[in-house]
Amino acid sequence: MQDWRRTHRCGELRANHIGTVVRLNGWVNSYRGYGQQVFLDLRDRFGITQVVVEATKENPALFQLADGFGREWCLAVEGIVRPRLPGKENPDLITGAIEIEATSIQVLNQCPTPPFEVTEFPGEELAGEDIRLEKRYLDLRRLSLQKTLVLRHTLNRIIREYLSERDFLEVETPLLGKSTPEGARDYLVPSRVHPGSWYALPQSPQLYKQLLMISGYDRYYQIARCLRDEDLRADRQPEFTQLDLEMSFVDQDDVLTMIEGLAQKIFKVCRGVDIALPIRRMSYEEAMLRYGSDKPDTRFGLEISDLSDWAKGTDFRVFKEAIAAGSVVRAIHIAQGASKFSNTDLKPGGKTSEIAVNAGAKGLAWLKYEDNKFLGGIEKFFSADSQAALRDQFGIQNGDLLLLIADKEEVAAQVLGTMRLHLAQVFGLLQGKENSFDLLWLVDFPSFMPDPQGGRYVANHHPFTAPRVADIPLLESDPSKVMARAYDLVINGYEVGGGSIRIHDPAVQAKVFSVLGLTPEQAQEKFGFLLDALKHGAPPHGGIALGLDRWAMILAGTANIRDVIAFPKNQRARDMMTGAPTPVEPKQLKDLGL
RNA sequence: GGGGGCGUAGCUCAAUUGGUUAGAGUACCGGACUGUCGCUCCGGUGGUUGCGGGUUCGACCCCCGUCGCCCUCGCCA
Repeated sequence: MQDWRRTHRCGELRANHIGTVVRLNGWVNSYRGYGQQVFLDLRDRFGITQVVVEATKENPALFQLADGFGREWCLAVEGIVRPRLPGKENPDLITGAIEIEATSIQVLNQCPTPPFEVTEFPGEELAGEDIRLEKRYLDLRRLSLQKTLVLRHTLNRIIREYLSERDFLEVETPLLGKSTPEGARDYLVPSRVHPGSWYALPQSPQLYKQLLMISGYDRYYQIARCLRDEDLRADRQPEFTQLDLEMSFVDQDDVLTMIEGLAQKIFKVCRGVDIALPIRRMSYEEAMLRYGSDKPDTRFGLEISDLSDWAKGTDFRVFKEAIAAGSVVRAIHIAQGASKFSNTDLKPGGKTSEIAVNAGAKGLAWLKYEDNKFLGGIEKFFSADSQAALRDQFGIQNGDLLLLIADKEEVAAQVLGTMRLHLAQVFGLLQGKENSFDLLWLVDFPSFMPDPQGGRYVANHHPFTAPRVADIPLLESDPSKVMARAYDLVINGYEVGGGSIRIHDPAVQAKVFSVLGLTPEQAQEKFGFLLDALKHGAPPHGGIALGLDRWAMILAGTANIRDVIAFPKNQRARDMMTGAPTPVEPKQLKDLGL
């Protein structure tokens, strides 16, 4: 073969190419040796084409060569396109009408037997993730991973198109920045030029985009890598990608509307799904009450109800004392759920009870309703009237189950939120919902939460989030009542975006820092450049960041973030392929003064 | 750091709950086959049961330790 370079791609040839001499480059997807004849499926990113090598007297070497091929060898094949024998066409291949009668083959590279199969078959278990991450270059040859990378490309393309059409500017911001100890743990980079000093890799471009607004760039966006040195989860990597955007002279609705249009386009193009606009909005308070979560999965019911008023009037001491101490009693009603849980499961130490306890509950109370009466041990504390009231409130039928929690409001909400997700799994409520997407804006967040570490308050979103204008006086009198102009986007129980209108008044910013327990000196030291910039004619502005990895997960239908990242880290933040992080040469450390 | 699950052939999994030679499918190797397309058929190689220790007449199985992977709580303004 004079020139091994391809004339066509492996997904390209059709019946109208019959008779043409072509060259294909690709990998051996499968190999079927057959006596005097070999069938090869040659694969590239664009498709698969069948190659036939026949033993002939004129060219015995070619057949001998092909006889030794293995899977995943990289080949250049020259040959003539010919029709398949009548009735032997393969409708599963886009090139299935034809095949290549090989006249010459060059081995571009051999491949040892792969440690796992690159070809996927329906219903077949994938190899373990360890080995696939270690040989990620082979794993990425799999069709489903190819598809998710293409999906991410499409996602990025839609975003750039949509935002460019609306006068957004894509601006890059530094990776080497200033450490700000609030928020997540920073990844630090030592400075060689300034021994003892460190850059921090960005947790997000938050401050830079605000500065860009102050500079007058009005609409900004960036598909930005963000880094946080925190423990990993199925939907969390130490480095991840955000669509970061910011707009000037806008209020909350302007940002939400802009993102709604983008979300609609993304779902249409990536999934062919029409999202109805506007996206539903729910207050943080309502989400915590009804779903026990700030990222509720609203694709199924099992909503939480507050029974505090009812519990107050019962003779059950556990409930009465809880209410008297300012706690709440809340419950989930599970229609026809009684038979699914044995009393042993529900009793202290039982499987279901333990889930509640692990989520923070002191204990799980429960009531089954069978043979027209409540059972469960605690029913004896409830009068006939109380029982009737309970029955009426939920419309309880025989076979139903109630799970009740008495605890501080936050604990009760969180425990029942966890139970709710557990119940959804037990009852398979999400089966068949793979193609349903529930989008939800969470709004009306409190600006501050009490600091569990004993300080005064911590910011719910971040310290630059603007309070509701009417609440500004409360910054001094009662910060816990201040509501933020912040919003989160939730899809199917995943937090996929969050943002806020920012503070553009340096006086308000100073007050917020004060609520957070920062002295003016500390605020000046950490964020002096921002406070200073705010004084220089800062426009009202706000924005949002979308977690694109999670968007890709939802669009790809996977629960594993590693499935949508080309080269992900494992749960201990190690790159299984390169081995990073690794020790470095002493000289490197010496140069850095370490 | 805490809780849970897992670790057996290259890969996916079994092994009658402590019983004698650790099996199957697949992959791989050899052989047969000119229309296959997850080819088929015949034969074969392949195991420190993650690692170390202990209990026992006997350990893949039980105990202790350790390593690794996954899920999760804490953490993620």
